[in-house]
Amino acid sequence: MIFHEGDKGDGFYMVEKGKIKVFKLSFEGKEQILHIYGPGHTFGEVPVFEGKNFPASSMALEKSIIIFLPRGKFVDLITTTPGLGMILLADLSKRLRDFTIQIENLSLKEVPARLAAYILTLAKEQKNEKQVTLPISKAQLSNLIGTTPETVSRILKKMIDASYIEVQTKTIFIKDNEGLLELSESGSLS
Amino acid sequence: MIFHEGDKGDGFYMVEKGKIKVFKLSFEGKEQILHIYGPGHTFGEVPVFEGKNFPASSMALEKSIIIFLPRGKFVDLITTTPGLGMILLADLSKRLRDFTIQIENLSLKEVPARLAAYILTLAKEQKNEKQVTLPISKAQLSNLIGTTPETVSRILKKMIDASYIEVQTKTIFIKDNEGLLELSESGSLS
DNA sequence: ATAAATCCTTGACCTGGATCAAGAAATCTT
DNA sequence: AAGATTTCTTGATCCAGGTCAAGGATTTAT
Repeated sequence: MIFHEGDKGDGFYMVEKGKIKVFKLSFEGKEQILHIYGPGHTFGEVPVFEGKNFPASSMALEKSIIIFLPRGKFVDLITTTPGLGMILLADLSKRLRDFTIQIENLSLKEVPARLAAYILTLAKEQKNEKQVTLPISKAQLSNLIGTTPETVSRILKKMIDASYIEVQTKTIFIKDNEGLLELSESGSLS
Repeated sequence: MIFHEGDKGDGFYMVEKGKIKVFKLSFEGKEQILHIYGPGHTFGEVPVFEGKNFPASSMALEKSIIIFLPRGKFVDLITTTPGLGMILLADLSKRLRDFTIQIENLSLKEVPARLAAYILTLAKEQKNEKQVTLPISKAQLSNLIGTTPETVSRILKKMIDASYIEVQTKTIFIKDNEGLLELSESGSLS
């Protein structure tokens, strides 16, 4: 565990090695993942700029090395290094855009569309439109796209039946890119 | 209509008078409202900082006056006015926090809890824990909390039956603050 | 004030996806 | 490599909330 929702944030973090998730838990214990970050990414800045506490919790998904950057000096740095401000504004803006997409997915798309979109995002990230490797467990994947492991299982099966993909443990072979794209935007699996 | 998702953003906006919404539409035409802004609020900054296009659309909810601030000079201003950067970073951070809450609501809470939370938010904004006035139509409200007008109607009725509230057109009388709070965090209406 | 238009409520019905339970696969341990 | 864990899949069941349709209330326009 790196920090808990509600903790006071007097600095922020950077992933040096490994993989971490930022997430929220419901009253009943259900989890929604907000971000997954790998090497080079910073996280936990919101309280630094806002002077309040963490709006979510963070935990390592595997053995990781995390660097902590204390608040004080950083604020000085921003006020004395004009260019830095724009970089940070662009970074936070990108996250706002990402959240916008996540809200769209959760509210306006059904689970098959979200799963298709996730697979296509991975393909883009991994620069391979024929085959992707799931970087996280299917249980974590279900928490990321806002559903359950059972539902992920069932929908992957339907995608296989419809010849969109083939699955081998953690590897997904994309057989119909076009079909997945359509599914991610509008479609449904019968 | 102020701008459409995908438009190039070469400046941002401020509400002078009236009320505007920022929203996404699904393929089927369902709407999810991301923000509602009133006088004094700025919106549409994301593309200015990120140099890309609008991730969502914006439309006035009533007769409004909107000020447009072009991009170019603003970027200069940030790089030459150190304090301004921190203010903007804090502002974007607050929005990230708000989105975090919205994702939590959509993914981890049921509709009665979201509606209860909305009523309590209004009470706080209007500084009156006895009575609130809905600033938007119930149809817009349903798009904001990610449901339909029918469901809003039904759940308001259940809240009335359970003596949490009373409703008179656009006015909601809060009769059981404590109960609403519990409902917004965990509860369900039988 | 009355008609027209819009918005809201209620009922009947249906479906996506959650939950519970049990077996199968993959992974970890020694 | 064999057992022990953990993770994933599949089936059966259930329900929150969406959709469609029709009537009622509010608001707007004349």
